[in-house]
Amino acid sequence: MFIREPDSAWLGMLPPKFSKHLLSPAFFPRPPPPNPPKLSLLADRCAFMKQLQQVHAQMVVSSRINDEFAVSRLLSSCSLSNFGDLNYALRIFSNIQQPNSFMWNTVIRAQACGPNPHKALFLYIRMRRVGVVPGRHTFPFLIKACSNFRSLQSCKQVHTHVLKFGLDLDLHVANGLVRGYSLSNNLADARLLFDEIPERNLSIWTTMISGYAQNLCSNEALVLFNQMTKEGFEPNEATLASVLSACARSGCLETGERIHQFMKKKGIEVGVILGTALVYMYSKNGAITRAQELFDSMHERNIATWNAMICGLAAHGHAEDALSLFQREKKENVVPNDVTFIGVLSACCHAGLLDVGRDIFHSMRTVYGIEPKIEHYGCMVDLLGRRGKLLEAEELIKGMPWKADVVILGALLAASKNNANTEVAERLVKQILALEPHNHGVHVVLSNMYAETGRWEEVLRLRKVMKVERLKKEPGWSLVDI
DNA sequence: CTAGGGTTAG
Repeated sequence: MFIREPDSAWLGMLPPKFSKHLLSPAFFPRPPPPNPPKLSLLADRCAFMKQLQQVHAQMVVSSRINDEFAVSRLLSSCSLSNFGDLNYALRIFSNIQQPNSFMWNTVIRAQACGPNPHKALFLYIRMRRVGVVPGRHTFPFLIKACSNFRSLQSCKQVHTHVLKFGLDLDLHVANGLVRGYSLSNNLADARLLFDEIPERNLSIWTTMISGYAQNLCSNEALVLFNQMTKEGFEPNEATLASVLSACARSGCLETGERIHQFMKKKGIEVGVILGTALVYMYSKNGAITRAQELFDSMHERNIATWNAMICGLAAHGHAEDALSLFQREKKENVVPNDVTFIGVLSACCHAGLLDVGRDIFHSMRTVYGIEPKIEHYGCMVDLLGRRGKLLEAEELIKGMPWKADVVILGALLAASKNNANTEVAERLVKQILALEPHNHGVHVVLSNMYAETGRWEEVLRLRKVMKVERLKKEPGWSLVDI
């Protein structure tokens, strides 16, 4: 029988390590059988939970379930892949006699990114009870868990453990801590930590910059970005997205444009996230045409992209455009979220579109199943107040599921001043003073309203109240002074 | 065999 020599085309189809053997005469007559896939690596190749369950079953049958490596792979596939099942992974985990630190880290990571991040902390406590020592792969996820439920206290507690195990200079751990502190509204501590890191990398710079940007400290974000480039770091996509957001909110169109140029020069691809950041930056800065062009040229858009465009249009008084974009969004089957409605309602507010706004506000709950937040109520109160519907606005506030805050009451107070309605204003002032007894501003507003209608005796009464309030703040005040 | 940073309101 004639056996054809392997030609280059045939060799090219095989992995390189086989081609070497095939050329040697000992292997020549028969190509080697393909390696049977290793059970332990099979878990990585699964694309469905069902397949993972089969692998699990095979492992039980062949008693590979005692193989630490194989179980680790199975565990991490079950808990971390996007088709995975956290509860299944936790069941596997609870059946492992003595999980090693890798396994603990894996389930902690899965819980931290899941719907109940606080459970990651419970896992950590159990891990410590059985005496497993946490490592530099444990803390980043533990801190992520804390920042996912915005708990400053647990951040601090985990921080003490980081110090105890001497991991505070590990860059991943330090990065996590900076992020954790800035997400739990503690920028000062985040910055303190950031400054103490002797050798910072790009990720840590980015974390700190985005911390400022997300907490609406745009100027600090831009200052830090300048400092970063001075120290010779080149920004990547994550950095640029945060910086663009800071440019958008602080009105730095020039810096934003420079960054756009930089992206073009470096050939950085404008994906959804950077595209959205750019649309927001241009639209917030009034360059509506450029924003619109960019928006239309994007290949992929998500809800944030639509929101950025709608809110930008609304902020610049293009109410009709914002509303028609909202209609287009519906036609393209993009599901709006709570931010979308803030944009749409504020557009109605700017244009004074009372009926449209009312309809949209009611449709939030009835059509989209989105429970209005206090910000949405705020838009509606603004809109009603602007059109002189003070009593309806008052009713709306009374019907809120939460107690009214000073912001929303203040907005209606301003509206009642514009409508010269002292009756409503008096009621509102009473409510605001119940919340903030030392709020002088409302006395001033009310007294000005009385003055406009010539009710001088009321003005004098309020001035007396204000004087008492002022004196109360001084040490050793007495009624004799009045 | 594991890890970090990103977009939308105010």
